[in-house]
Amino acid sequence: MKISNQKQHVTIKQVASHAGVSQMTVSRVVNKQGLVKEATRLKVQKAIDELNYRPNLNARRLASGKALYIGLVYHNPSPGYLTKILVGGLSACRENGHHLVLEDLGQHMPFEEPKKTAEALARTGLDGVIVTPPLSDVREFVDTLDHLGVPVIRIAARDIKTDKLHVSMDDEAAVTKIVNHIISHGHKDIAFIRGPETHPSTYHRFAGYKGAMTENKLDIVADYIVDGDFTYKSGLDAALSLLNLPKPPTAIFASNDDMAAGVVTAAYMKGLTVPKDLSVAGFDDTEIATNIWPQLTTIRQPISDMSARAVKLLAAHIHGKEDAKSLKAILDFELVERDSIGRPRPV
Amino acid sequence: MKISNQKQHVTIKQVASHAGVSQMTVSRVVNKQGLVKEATRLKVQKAIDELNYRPNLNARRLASGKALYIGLVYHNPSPGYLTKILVGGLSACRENGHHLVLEDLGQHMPFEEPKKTAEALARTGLDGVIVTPPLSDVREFVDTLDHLGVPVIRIAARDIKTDKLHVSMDDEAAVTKIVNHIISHGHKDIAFIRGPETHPSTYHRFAGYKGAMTENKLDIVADYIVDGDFTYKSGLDAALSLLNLPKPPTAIFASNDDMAAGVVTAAYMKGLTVPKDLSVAGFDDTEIATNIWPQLTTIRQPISDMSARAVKLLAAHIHGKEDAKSLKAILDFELVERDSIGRPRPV
DNA sequence: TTAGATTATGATACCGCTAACATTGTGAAA
DNA sequence: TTTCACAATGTTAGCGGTATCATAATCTAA
Repeated sequence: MKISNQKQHVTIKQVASHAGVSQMTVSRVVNKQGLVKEATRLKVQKAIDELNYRPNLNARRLASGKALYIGLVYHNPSPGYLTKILVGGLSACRENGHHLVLEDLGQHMPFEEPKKTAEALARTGLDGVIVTPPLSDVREFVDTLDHLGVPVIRIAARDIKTDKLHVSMDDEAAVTKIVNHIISHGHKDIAFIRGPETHPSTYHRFAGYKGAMTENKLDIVADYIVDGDFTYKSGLDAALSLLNLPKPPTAIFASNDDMAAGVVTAAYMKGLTVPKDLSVAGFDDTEIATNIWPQLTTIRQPISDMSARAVKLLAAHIHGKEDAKSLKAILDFELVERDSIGRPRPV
Repeated sequence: MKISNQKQHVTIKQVASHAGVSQMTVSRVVNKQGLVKEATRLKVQKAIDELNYRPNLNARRLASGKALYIGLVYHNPSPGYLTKILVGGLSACRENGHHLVLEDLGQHMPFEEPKKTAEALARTGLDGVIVTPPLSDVREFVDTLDHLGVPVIRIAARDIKTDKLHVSMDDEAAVTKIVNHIISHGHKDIAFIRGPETHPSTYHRFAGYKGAMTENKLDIVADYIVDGDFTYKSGLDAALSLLNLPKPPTAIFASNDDMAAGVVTAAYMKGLTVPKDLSVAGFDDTEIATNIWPQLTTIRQPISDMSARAVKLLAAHIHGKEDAKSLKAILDFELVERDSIGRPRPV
């Protein structure tokens, strides 16, 4: 019952002697560098498996001198979003031996004092910084970091300067897809609840809605476009105003799941059933999408993948390996069909 | 604009020569080991400040041989909870040079095959494991890990074996406090929505409720105790059944915030206003507590602190420094007063 | 004073791994 | 065959710290 692994269980040296090769050969196998004959590779792999060897990341990074301290900057994210960002960023960091340093700017005022905030951040001596929305579109914040020589990668920003590192998803295409999905159920009167002005995605998502409507030759009714701010409450209020219209919509797309959840509650309040009397769609596939009833049809963003990719891109850039093509990554989304969309009531 | 810090900015060696002492002396100063004359300490500190030296954690941990791989095991946590766990655990790991390895058991069946799951986990060769609820009360899972010689620390488990590592909060006292708070507003008919049977906290929270009621000489009405499963939907359903009672309660305490949010929606559906017609209280202070309207009065759990403490305790234990007294940590909670509790309507 | 204990500092050997270069093996062309 | 280019493997020297023990400085008590 005593703990034996004070030091590392198994080192590369043991694997090497077990397999009858040198440390370097083992290292090559572990790092998949090629340049190893298949036969020896198998022999080494066998030794690795038998001894249950796992490389010591500290040693690895110390030796290769590539251990990075990567800051992850966020500001009032929804917890579901942050969790996914963390999970992805963390695993990429672990894999590559970097350290993720969380920088919660919730207390600061990045919107009001972007420059000051950025300077304070730069002073912490991070090797690079990942900026999540909505900060990714606070221009002065990002630019200041840049001028101070801090490598920056942004996630899901709106204005994509092509010469800057960036990871995103095609919000516009995603919304087009889900609105088309709604239309395919026979809806024509489809309302749209926007996100907050400050948020980078708001613009793209709205464009996606307009695109789908136009494509299907449906009118874009001004009354059907209302503002929200990504909170449950704003979704509830927006939906209430929509449902009180002389001719209320038969389907409502909300720019995120929290607001969509508010829409569902508003429907209840008006005595309507979802999806029989009203169809609802959200965006993000956060936890609330499956926690409410009915479960929301929504768009799943590859959030974990985004942050993982951000770590890798940033690291590659810092180490000077950037290819022109890898400056930007655009990842795939997924339409998740659940129970909040049905056919409209026949009139 | 070129990145210069390919390698470490400043090393201990540079600080040493800058201060005119040996590396070891610098190391001692950095690690606050005492055994350094005040004069030299100041001299070294000055050099450290001037050069803006920050020790390289990889090197430090490699040398001291204390880098731990700590698994964080979770199973379908709410994202708000997981985020907080991660933030706390991560910062403690960084501080101490450990690695946090996320182990999502959502895909496995820890409840049905606890032993198998534990064995698979043990095979990964982690140095220690932090087990979060509800896994922390899957006895066979934890015990198997233990028998396999994997150091384990549990968070918020129900059955606290005193000889095992553990971090928790006093759920019972917390619920007693918030129910007392409700009572202090003049309520007598207070309902309680339980959590799922499998969840460790369920038992303690219910005990807290009973305690507060008894203490204030209020009846515990069987009809006022209903089951939930921590989801929004279950809270909504539970509240509906409560509000349809011949004599509905004037206040409802839900064992977590998600269910409390469902209660609020149920109130809307019945045409009631919170907190004018119905008072509601939640538990956890997750994001949803502030995202709905009105914002929930709830209990804030020190979740981040718990996971940070878990990392430290576990590390100390693995390194064999456990004091009897530090086997267990019980952290403080906080009553967060917001807008969901008011005085009951005069009859 | 001075031996002996005690405190402060230094020298050195690693920690486990990889970079860089050296060496050996192998097959195709001469 | 022999030669040469290239593939496969090995050797060596650190990466930036800390542990350990040696040494130097200082203090205490006789």
